[in-house]
Amino acid sequence: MLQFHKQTRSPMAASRSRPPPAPPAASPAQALIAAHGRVTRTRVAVLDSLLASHQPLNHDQIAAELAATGEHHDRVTVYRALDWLVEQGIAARIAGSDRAWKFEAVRRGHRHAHFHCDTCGRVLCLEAVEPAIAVALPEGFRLEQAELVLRGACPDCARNGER
Amino acid sequence: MLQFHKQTRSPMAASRSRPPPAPPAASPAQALIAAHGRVTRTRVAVLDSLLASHQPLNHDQIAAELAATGEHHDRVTVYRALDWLVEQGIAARIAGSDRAWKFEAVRRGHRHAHFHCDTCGRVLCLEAVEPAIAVALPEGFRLEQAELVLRGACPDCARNGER
DNA sequence: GGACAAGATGCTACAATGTTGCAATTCCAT
DNA sequence: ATGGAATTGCAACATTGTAGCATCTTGTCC
Ligand SMILES: [Mn+2]
Ligand SMILES: [Mn+2]
Ligand SMILES: [Zn+2]
Ligand SMILES: [Zn+2]
Repeated sequence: MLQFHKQTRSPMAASRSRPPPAPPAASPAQALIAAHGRVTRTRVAVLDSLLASHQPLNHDQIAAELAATGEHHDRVTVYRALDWLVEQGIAARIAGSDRAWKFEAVRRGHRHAHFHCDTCGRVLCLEAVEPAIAVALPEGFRLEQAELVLRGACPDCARNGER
Repeated sequence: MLQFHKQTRSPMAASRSRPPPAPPAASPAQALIAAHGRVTRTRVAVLDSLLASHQPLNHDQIAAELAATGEHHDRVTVYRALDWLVEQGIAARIAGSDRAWKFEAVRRGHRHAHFHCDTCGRVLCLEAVEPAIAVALPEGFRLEQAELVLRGACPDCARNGER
């Protein structure tokens, strides 16, 4: 089995290896973050998780992803990283039907509807569903965002337990 | 001004008064509840609050209403009454942008969109807005409910603090 | 490269919103 | 009026998120 070296910052490590391997080949996450502010370990790890997922993740699920990498990430720091990503418009916050926020990477500013499965609790992105929402809002309101929330059973859950 | 007698159950009260005053003129709340199950003090009080309100209320707001009547209602019992009302289809649960549920009485089974004010946190019912949601859901999903969630500033908040 | 200051992190508490278990009480069909 | 099932009240616990603050990092400027 291959042996991996955890990338380490210990003073000895770099001294004998090959010449500086050029720009560290910034990951997409790193590039995105750098464009908006400081690049930190937890921000990168969190955004990596979001980018790798095809559905919105809650804090627990993200923590699980991070734990899988072996590195430790503080709970509070993860919350703060998520807040920051949302502030920067890099991620979006989605209200779940439990009372935990879910987060997803914003892809090319593309907004879409979400389907909340009452059975498994997952939130699925419906990139294809073009809602054609024709809202005629009364005078006085300032509309910031319109979101279509669908509830029911996802294909997986609908197939098992018919009904 | 007319004088109302609080309906009392004290042993002395009924003994000398007029003959049994017929059915106690059940309030709308009492009637609704009786049609679905047991009529209890807290269920009636909670539903009264919801029926009296023109916008969805969270637990805190409901508790405040109840407190105003002078009667004490246990926190947990109120939660359970709300759960029950929702189960029975008498009330609806609405996810707020904070993480507290809001509740409203279901009127004639009428579903409508809601506007969440980011500034004052209120949720306003938009009974008039007919969303014309044309959802083309992919195969396999079982759709239970489609809800249109609007966010921004309500007329009050938009007027003050323009922008 | 090294020093510096703003910004980010890691604790430990704390807050807000519900939920669970269980003994005591209430409701309502007989 | 009675009895048994449904409901309540209370105290403890769970989940999800925030605040304060001392310490450590990051990016920048020399
Ligand atoms: Mn999505
Ligand atoms: Mn409403
Ligand atoms: Zn599902
Ligand atoms: Zn407002």
